[in-house]
Amino acid sequence: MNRAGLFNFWYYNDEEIFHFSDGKLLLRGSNGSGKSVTMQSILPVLLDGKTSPDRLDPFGSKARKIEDYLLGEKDIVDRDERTGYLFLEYKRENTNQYITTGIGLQARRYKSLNFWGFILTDNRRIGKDFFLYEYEYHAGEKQKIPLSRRQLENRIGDGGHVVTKRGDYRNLVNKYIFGFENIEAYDELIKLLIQLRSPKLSKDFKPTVIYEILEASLPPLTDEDLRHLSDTIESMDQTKQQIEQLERERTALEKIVKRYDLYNQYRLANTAEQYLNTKRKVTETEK
DNA sequence: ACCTTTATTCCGAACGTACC
DNA sequence: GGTACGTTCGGAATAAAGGT
Repeated sequence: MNRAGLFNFWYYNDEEIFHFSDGKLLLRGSNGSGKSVTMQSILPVLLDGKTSPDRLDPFGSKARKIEDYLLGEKDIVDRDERTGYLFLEYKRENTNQYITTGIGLQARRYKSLNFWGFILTDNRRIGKDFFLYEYEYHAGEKQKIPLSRRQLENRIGDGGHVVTKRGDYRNLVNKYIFGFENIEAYDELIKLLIQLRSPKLSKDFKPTVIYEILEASLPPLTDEDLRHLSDTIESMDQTKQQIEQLERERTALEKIVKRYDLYNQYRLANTAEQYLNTKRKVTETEK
């Protein structure tokens, strides 16, 4: 995770972008300053698009619906319609590859919530070369108007996807970010994240239960993965056998070389002796 | 101006919770 | 552990709105 952002959501009336450092984000502030709300609006909502109240709140209460974060609390009527965006940008380590996933939400008072999810896959980045709003001049003032779903779709074009169903959004995130073979494994991961963030963790979960959750959240190995592994092991076996064979051949060759050296030395000495003898005979004959 | 998209409504399914 | 209940979600159908 590289950046997370909120636009026109809750108390964020403008674009607010949080930069992660090395995949980590530290939020610091006094009680009630909004650390939890900011966090719970990003995770796990942006992983699977589910916005039900018990998913938002780490304590599992159903006090606030996602609409309340857009429109304000029930008794405070300050607006009747609001469109907001949440997004999360991922960066591939040591590259300049970016993928952004996000959701748009339109809330209207006494009406149901409209949801759409999107993903940017063509390396465009929100706040740099992609924007979730357009400018409108209102009484001489420049105002940021959040894009409607249709407008967002047109701006994304071929550089990504826009979906209207939460399930489709979840599938997109899994496909482009996590890559679990089946969606059930991805669901397990999110379930794990939610259970691990529960403040009642130590009270409600025995270690054996934690073990089961962790085990269930692991993606099962595919035949493809296993084939790579067995191929590698097989070739390792083959290479080892080749090395042993080569070593046997080398000791054999060394033996031959040793004998051949001796033989060559003998031949050399012999030839040298013959040469000397012949030379001596030549000298004697000349005398 | 046309055609596509969006909004609305309804209903069944699924999920989570409370209670026994 | 089972049941009842309430809430939310998703799909279908249709009317209305909006973009090209």
